[in-house]
Amino acid sequence: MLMLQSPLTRKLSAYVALSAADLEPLARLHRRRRSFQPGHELIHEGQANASAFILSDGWACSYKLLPDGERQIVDFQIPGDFLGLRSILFRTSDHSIEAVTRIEATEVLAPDILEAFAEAPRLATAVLWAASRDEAMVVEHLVNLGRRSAEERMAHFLLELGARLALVGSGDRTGFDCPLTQYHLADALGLSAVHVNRVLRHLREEGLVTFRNGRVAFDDFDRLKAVAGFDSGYLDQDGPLLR
Amino acid sequence: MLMLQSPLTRKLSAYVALSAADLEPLARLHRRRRSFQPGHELIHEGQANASAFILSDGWACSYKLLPDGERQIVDFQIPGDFLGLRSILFRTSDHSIEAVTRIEATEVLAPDILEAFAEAPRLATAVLWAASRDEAMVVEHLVNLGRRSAEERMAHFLLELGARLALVGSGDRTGFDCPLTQYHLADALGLSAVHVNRVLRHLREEGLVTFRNGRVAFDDFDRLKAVAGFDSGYLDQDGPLLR
DNA sequence: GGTCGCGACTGATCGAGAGCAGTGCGAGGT
DNA sequence: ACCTCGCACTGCTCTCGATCAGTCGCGACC
Repeated sequence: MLMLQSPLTRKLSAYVALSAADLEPLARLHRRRRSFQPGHELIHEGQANASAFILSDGWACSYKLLPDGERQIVDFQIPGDFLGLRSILFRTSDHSIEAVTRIEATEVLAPDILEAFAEAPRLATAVLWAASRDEAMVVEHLVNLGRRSAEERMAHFLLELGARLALVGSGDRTGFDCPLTQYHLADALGLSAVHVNRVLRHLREEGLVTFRNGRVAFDDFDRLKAVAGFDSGYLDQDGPLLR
Repeated sequence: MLMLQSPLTRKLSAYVALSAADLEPLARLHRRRRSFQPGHELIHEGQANASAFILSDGWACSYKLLPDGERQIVDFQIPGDFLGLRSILFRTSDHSIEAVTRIEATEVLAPDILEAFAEAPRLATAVLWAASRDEAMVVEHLVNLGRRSAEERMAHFLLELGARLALVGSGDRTGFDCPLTQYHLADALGLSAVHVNRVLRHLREEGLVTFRNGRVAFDDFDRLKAVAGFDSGYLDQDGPLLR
């Protein structure tokens, strides 16, 4: 069965063993393939009954805006990720999601997802279990913002992004292709764009990592990990816990 | 049925309609009532197969430690909260949890929970759905750390805590009882204890909020909300989405 | 070919919050 | 009665990162 090979079902089966019957409602979902330009806002904060999307190509980011216009990027999404789950779980969305690059995604309507969840509770359990893993990443990000210096934050952030991309086969310990601007980094790391630039320069001069022309190159992976205090344990996994 | 009235089942039924059959495995869980002294570490980062706890009285906090010994508190737990879910979902815990006050909690063993989840997938769905709401709080906290000044952070944090406590009936717009030390606030807000003290003094002098003798008093609730840019929308709820 | 706009990059200055080094005070222990 | 320990609180200095005010290079568009 083809479905079993998709990145999404592989992700879902990581923690919860899913039978064909559990996956069947997923296959029957009304889906609509769509593509969006960079900067397009797929979901905005406060929106009611927003659709969700399964990202098949390109990068997106979820963020929140503050009254004064500043924004905090909470997370980036890469191919295989599920966008906007929380906006389905809670009638209105507590965050916005926008396309970073041009993206290809499959739109799934909120009522359809809820119906599938009602029909196959094990599927719902699997989706939410996977969401908990994303929460672990958000928690890491929070620690990053609360307790690390600008340089440690940057190092940690780039390593984590690299580790996530390595899981889906687009990155290794030499580096990865990265479409983000320095403004994206600033909004994610709670820094000014100016300071992001200086930090990147310093990391480059130290021979740790080079961010240039859409590519992050780990010049000294091990020393970078030491600077960042990086430990990727929570990205490990080894077979479903719920059978 | 008594179970239906407990804070936990009320929380679980907020988003997913649960039948007696869904709740039955919960009732059959092997439980053990325990109490712990302030400062006791219930779960530590990296621990494998940790138990979970349902907090019935007192406050706890979840946190992560950095190599240099600093810590970042991710979240506080109040009566009715579930402790250590992520340590059950992923064999090993990515965070520590310790008692802030003396606490009363019911211990639930990991295999028992997984068994209950396997028997009643709708129960699992409900638990994880509730966990997603906690994630929304973590995201708010992240925005707090990334983009707000020390004063805004403090104001926002105290208001949010107040709103959560008001939901369980122990707090209103005049304030709430709060067993935290200024060190707890510092570790939660990514500030030094020294600066927490100054910020609290300033907020008091401005007539906004007074933190003293285990009590947070909102002296000017509306102005405080304005300072904090506070909006508690994501704490709202109105009937299960999954029936 | 000019210009418009975005993103990378830089220098100078300023300020929020850290770090250090204390004091004061109340609760518990002996 | 004294000591200790934890927490609240304060003044001083210094640093990290923000803010301001730019330049430069490049691709898109007329």
